[in-house]
Amino acid sequence: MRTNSTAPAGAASTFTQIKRRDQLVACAIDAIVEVGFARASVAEVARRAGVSKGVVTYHFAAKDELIRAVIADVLASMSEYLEPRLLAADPVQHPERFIAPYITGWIGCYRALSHQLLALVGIYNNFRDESGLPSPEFDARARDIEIVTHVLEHGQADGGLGSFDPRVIATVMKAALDDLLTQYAANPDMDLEAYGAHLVALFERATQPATDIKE
Amino acid sequence: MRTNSTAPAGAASTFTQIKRRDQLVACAIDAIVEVGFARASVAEVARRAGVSKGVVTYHFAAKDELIRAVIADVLASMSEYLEPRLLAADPVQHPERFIAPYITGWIGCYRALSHQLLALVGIYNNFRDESGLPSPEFDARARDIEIVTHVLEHGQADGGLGSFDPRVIATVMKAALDDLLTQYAANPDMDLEAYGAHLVALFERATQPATDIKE
Amino acid sequence: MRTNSTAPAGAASTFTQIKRRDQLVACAIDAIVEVGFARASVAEVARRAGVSKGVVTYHFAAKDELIRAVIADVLASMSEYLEPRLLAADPVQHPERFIAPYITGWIGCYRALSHQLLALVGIYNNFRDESGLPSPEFDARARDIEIVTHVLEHGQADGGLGSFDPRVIATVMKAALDDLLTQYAANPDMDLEAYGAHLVALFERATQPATDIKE
Amino acid sequence: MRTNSTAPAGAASTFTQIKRRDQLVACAIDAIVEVGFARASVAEVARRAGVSKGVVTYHFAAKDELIRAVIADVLASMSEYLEPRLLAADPVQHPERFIAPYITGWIGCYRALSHQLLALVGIYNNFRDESGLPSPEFDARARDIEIVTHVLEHGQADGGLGSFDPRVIATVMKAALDDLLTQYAANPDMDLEAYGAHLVALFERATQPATDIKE
DNA sequence: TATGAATGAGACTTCATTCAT
DNA sequence: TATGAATGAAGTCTCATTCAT
Repeated sequence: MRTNSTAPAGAASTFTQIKRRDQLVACAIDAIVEVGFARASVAEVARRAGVSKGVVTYHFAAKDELIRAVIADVLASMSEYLEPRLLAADPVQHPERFIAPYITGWIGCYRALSHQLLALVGIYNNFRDESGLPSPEFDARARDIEIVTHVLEHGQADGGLGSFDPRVIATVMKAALDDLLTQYAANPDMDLEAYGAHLVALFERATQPATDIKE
Repeated sequence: MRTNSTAPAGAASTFTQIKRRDQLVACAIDAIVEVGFARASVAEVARRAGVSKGVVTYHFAAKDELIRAVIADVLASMSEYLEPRLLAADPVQHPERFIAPYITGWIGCYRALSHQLLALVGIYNNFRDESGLPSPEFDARARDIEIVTHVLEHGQADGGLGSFDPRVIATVMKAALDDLLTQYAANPDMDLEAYGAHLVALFERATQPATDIKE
Repeated sequence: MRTNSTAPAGAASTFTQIKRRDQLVACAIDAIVEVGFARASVAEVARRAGVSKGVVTYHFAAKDELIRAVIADVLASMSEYLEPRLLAADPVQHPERFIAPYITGWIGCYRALSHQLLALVGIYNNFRDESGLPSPEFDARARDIEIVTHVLEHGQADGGLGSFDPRVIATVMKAALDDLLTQYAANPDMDLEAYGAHLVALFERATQPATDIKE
Repeated sequence: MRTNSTAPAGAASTFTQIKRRDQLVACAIDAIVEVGFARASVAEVARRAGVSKGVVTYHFAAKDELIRAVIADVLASMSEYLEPRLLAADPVQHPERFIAPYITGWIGCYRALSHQLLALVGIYNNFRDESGLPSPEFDARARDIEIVTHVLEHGQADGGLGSFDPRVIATVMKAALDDLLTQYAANPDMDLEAYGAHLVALFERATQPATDIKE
């Protein structure tokens, strides 16, 4: 769980305040996962936290803010988990070997953070501001695709990867991983790693250089 | 859910009734797409239809029924569009050539029915009956994956396709197509066909027989 | 089932009209007994009659009128059943022997008309006009008590009955019979006649002349 | 029926809460008595309390709970009034002298609690849970009859009372008292005590030992 | 900081009623 | 006569929000 900065009026983020905020965010995550976004009311969150509804209002001017705090929190947890692992794969030096660690990294992330990620999915599917569009916090997903696209482009430039549209591959990998999270949620006993291996095989085959038929 | 007495039963009877039902279903689709499932209230649907709330109740005993009518309506439109096209691809005789028409078929479907399909996605993500599970109407998606899996298996048995996990491929194709619908909704100007061609290339590469026959 | 006079606009009570009215009244009775007064809506009555709601409105300007027709109908059935039996007991000549036939008569009435009477009870408990008081149709109950009071008074004047307050006895007999109907409704297997015999014994003991201790 | 989280649970806690609950119960009683159960809506109760509808929901998770609170409240008042009076009559030692204090006790109860009791009657006649049966809270009435039946049986065993069906007597006494409450409600000026004296006479005559000892 | 209390908007539903055909 | 269609009021409930303490 990461702590978010936006403090209530006064901006004096005392330790207690941060703790309470984190607790409320955690309870909101639980509520969304367990009863669904629609029924994850402020009252439900407060009940799980063992405090009164007023406390939620006190720490988050409106419910929207609480939800946004959940998003930020989960995204931060995700980054914290993934970034070191993806950097360890050294995408700059070895972009052609990036697919496996990328998929494996995400799968590890799913295992480590499935609860939080499920809440994120719930929010993504339900939380709209007045415009009707998903919250801008979710641009992170697009940025992720963008980065992978660049890595794949480098891989192609280096000659380690074949000819394909990098953005499409990046997008489909992301879609496949998103879908995997949903599968995992529906069936927590599934063999994530085996499925991941198949995904790696799929995308490596799809991106390898044209088969050099040596004669 | 109660069934109202004088109200039309499951099967609509008069011409006017059918027309009104269809209108309400269409308005419900619009509402879901434009303001999101959560805000697509009965009142909102009625407002869009230019009638009173009671009219909705009159034609659909409960909101659930309206939503289920939307689902049925959209699924029917989908089948109507897709089935002949997929059968024309002759998956039984030529399972190894199925991927392209499958993806192309769906993309055509998106172009023809994007609005309705977006509503379906909205419902899929939000509509739960008491058990908390998605409505059984949505088993169609799972069945679709199942069928494609079988076709791919036949393709492998015939030797026309390579070695891979058919279910994973089928699942990822579906996920990629689902994702494409969302992309298309966000950006109606995108070049669906070009994207589709990339997808076909991706999945054909991923499923073709190993060709590195070294001699 | 008795037919009521108040015809719809025009006062031309054709045969068909009367038949339809009676049918609707019968269906209203069924509805009240089977689903309770609160849920015996116009729609429910129409459904049971196999006609549209409009028909009810056509024959009865408002729902109130339908209910009042039910009351009148049941009261008429009651009179039709009871009057000859009570007159046969010859209360004028033998007021001192009236209690047994009175109670027995009502119990027979319960057996013969339990369904209709239960509807009447349902209406009595629920149907208020704007003043909040029960409908004036129910004065019949008070009149019944009045009549029995007079018979008992005559019995006392004749010397056949002892000293007691006739109105109290008449009232309590009525209350006991009302209560019996409720018991009977809750438990249709009960032995009405045996219970009736106990009631007769009770009220005869309570009204017999002071024990003439003969010496 | 859902239990609300932050709302007071079954047992009220703060002083203010208890006061408000009591006020709402009192207003519900007034409403039921004055406009009938069917029209005693949550809105009506709130209006009488001078608060918003939401307040009722805040204190009672659902309307059912409010009604049940009324029942519990009135039954408690009844017991509080009656129990000491009936025990003072010493039914164990003198079952043969029980009828007078029983009837007198209830009549006193009517005078003291007529308003609340009328609400109870309204609820009894109208309030059904899903099964369609009266709420189990009303078993109290049956238990009351049962107890009186036993006392009368003891009275017979002791020889102080005559030969009759104790359950029928107990039931009719109860019915007569129920009916009296309704009379009293319709006519608050009636002489309850005089009526009670007649009832006592009635039931004592009906239960006294046969006295025609001919010598 | 936290709580209890209250508010009011809005959701779904039921239903009596009206009306053109 | 009868029907289908529509209306709108009223009811119950949920919930985010506000506010005094």
